[in-house]
Amino acid sequence: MQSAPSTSSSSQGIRLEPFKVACSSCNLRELCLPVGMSNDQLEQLDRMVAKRRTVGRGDPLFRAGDEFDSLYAVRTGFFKTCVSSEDGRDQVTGFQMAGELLGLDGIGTDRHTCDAVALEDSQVCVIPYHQLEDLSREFTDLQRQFHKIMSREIVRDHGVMLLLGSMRAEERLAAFMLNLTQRLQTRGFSPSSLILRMTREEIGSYLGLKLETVSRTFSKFQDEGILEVKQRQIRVLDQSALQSLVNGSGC
Amino acid sequence: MQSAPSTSSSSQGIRLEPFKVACSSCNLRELCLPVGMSNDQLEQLDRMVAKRRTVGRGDPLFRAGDEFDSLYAVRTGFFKTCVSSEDGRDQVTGFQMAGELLGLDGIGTDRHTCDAVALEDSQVCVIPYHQLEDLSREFTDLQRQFHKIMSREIVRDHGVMLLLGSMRAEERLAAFMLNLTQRLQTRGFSPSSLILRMTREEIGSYLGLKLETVSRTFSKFQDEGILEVKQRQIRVLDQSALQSLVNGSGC
DNA sequence: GAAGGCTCTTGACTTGCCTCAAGGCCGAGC
DNA sequence: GCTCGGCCTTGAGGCAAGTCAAGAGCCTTC
Repeated sequence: MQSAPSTSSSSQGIRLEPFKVACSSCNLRELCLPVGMSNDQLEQLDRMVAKRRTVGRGDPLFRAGDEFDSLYAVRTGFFKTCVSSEDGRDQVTGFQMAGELLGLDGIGTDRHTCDAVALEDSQVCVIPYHQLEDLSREFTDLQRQFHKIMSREIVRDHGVMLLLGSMRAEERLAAFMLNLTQRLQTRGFSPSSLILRMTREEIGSYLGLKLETVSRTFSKFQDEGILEVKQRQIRVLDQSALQSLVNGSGC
Repeated sequence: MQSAPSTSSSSQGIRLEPFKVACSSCNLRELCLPVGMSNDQLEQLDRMVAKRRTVGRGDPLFRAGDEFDSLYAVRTGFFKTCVSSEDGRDQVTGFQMAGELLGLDGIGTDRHTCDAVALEDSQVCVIPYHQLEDLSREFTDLQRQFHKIMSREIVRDHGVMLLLGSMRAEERLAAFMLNLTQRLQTRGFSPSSLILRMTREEIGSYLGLKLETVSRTFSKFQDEGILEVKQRQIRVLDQSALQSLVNGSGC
């Protein structure tokens, strides 16, 4: 439980610094919870999302079994979520970047059911869940946006099931890389050059593969001129080849 | 689009027949959306959930791409949901039985993203989504229950990812059978004797296996005295063996 | 700047599941 | 009652990915 970082400006109306922490002036507001909200709704949201939390690389934001009382919106940094079975097997269920919500798993049982771990030094906005409930009874737009976010998470999970249930290793990794670059592009980064924040093992866990298979597949893509791979520094040379692998025309 | 079945009693207050369709007198209300709601809240819910729809075996309740405007609660029968990729691969993402909700995938984009198909003649309650939004702004309990249902769907999906990403065929089928029997037991059926509503191929799609592997694994469980398998008629002889397979102590 | 520890790569071998194929079971329809 | 078609079972052989192992790259830290 770290305290709010020094960059936290007042969330109660002062609007002077170049990068505010208030939702109303956050550069992620078109990706995050405030999508489609009016100015006075944003003010209310600002009051609710008053706390920030920094999480160091490798540290958990929350763990399975922890009591649930807040959702978290990633402001900066990068997270993974993973579930584990009783016997210690575990599975990365997602990677979250700026503007994405963490903690939805906790609503159902009032306890978190997965771990969320920072893969680099990160900062999140704390969204007290009961206040979100209250506010979304007042504001239709907030309610609607929140429901959309949950629904999209379900749809995303279905996509991962399709990947895990029916794709071969190359197709899985291609789909993964495309998804990553698309999300980075949405956030204003280059779609063709990126640095992986996760290990081969974490990618493998997410994709249902062993780390050696991930590594070999990266090497294969490099040999074929689809990617340039230098450890975690990746350059996408042939996006359409990735796309056609995912679409199955790769065989 | 079938019309409401003849069993549909008035949902506006008449309470005479042995099995009402109103939420307030539905025998599924402890499993379904109305969990934890008071009597006057139930009355409002009854007004909202005024329509039923019957879906014949093999027929779709909705298809990917269809416009989304309602959720559906399974009253009787059994459904599967499946997603498909552009190239025609498809993946069963779930099997739904009485009291479970269908259509949550559509909220995010106002279109359904998966197919829902009845595996036997079935009946669903139609829940107009905009009315549900309206009502859940009025009633905290409804709002909370709805959010819990969505969250649990996310958690369930994570469990399936764990299964698909890290379990072997036997473990997958064991987990599937345990899940099925537990849900049937919750609904008052025997946990040790059941009839499968889906083909081996559908089970395989859900579990990321080919139908032959599902069949072989059923046969193996039968040889080992864990199950008795006669086509779709299954008897669970050794539940704890299934449990220990899932927990990994099977090796 | 050397040591140590992750992380990643690559090779050789193994294996669990897939593929292909043949045949049996069972309900529907004539 | 027989035939047909969908579903299920079983066997044989192949292959994609896993396992095991060795070593290289890179970062941290003292």
